[in-house]
Amino acid sequence: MTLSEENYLKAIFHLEKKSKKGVSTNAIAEEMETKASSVTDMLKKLSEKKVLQYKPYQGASLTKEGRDYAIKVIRKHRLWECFLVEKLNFNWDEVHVVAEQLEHIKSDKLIRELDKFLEFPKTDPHGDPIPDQDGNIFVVEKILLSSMQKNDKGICVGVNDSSSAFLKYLDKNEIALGKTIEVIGKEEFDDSMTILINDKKLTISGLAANNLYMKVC
Amino acid sequence: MTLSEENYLKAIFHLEKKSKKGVSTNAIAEEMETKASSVTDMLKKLSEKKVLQYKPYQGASLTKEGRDYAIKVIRKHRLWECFLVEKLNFNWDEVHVVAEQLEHIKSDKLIRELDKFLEFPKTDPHGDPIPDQDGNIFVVEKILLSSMQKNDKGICVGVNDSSSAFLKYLDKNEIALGKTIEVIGKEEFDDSMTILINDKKLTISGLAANNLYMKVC
DNA sequence: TAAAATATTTAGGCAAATCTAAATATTTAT
DNA sequence: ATAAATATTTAGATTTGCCTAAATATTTTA
Repeated sequence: MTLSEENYLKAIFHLEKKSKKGVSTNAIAEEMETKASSVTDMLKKLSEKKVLQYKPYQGASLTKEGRDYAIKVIRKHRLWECFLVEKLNFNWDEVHVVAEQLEHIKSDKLIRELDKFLEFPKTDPHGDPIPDQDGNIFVVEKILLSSMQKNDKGICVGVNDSSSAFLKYLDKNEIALGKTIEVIGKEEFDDSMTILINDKKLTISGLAANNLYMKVC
Repeated sequence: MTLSEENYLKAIFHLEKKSKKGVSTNAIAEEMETKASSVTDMLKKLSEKKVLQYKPYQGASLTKEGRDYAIKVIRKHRLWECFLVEKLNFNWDEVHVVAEQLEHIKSDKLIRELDKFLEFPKTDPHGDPIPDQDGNIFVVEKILLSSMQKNDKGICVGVNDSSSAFLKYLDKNEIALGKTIEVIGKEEFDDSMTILINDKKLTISGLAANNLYMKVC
């Protein structure tokens, strides 16, 4: 698989999770920041390679083979993200760009040993699960902070938006994975929430609350 | 720079060390395992990019810019080789293929932090020097084992041939970097040598002796 | 349900990096 | 120093992945 083909598989894998239906050409084009006609070309090629099913005008869906391949790329991406944060002092908002390159390195031994070296991490720095060697993805039950109610308590376990802007915002407000948050108030008007974190009161926007994953406790 | 361009720069850099003259099209083609006509095309492109000088029929030589770039790629290659051996349990005959991929990852912070993480190694697993951040390459004085005389003593500091076959041969005979070797005898007939290593006598071929670098002591 | 809007595909091109075959230049050897 | 051998370049194709513009299919809406 070429670098470009791997990126298509990854994009389609992520889109399939959202829609459950065949993934449309346009959706892929948007995700990959390319043109629909380019996507059509690639879908034909990938369907010849048996990694996805494609019927003109009906979108694409990964075969088992394609899904397994996509999961491997995602596993590599997330392991490298861990490596960068744990060992090389990267901040969680810096890892994505570099991991996008590293995820395409081909070596089974490399990724097996990297996993071992990192002591088999379960999630990446953004709280996303790392597929195991056999492609199993263990999804932790989590809900959006925005869906929690007054007096609910939980632990921050992930982000929905991994943009640098959002991650830096979290850093600035000392919100990090593993922290305990208690909902003190919810404003109907703009969905903003007042929470207790680090023994301090903090008010965050509805948008922020809608991008933070929590494990209820 | 594309992956292919980086590989050309690296190849030309290595060839320049050997010949000191402009590097010929054919020499590059052989090193890169490609055709001379492909090399010509690339030389034109690279000379437009100012990383090398090229006059038809007169070979190529790197500009300062091109040399600096090549050194950066080599620095990355050798640091990754260290990482693979030191941290991920790779054997020294397995690292090259993977490092060929890793050397093209683009991130200044990555390589700076990797260097720090490895505690600024001076040489890679084959004894080749790792260029520092500023592109300085500190060459250690070393000679071929084959050029040593009876009763000379030295420390093994590098290999000339990094092929898997040779490295495995060294492993099998417990010859490794850092080991002390004493020359006990030299056979005129076939240039084979008898050496003392690990408190044992060992006879090695002229070819093997011609691919082991030693520091005299 | 037919027109309008939207989505998708097809057709034709482009740039990068490679190749083969032919043309040309340089070097070697007689 | 000229012919033969070798090295290099040019010309013309090919593949991959992308593009634009035009054609066609599907969906929406009035």
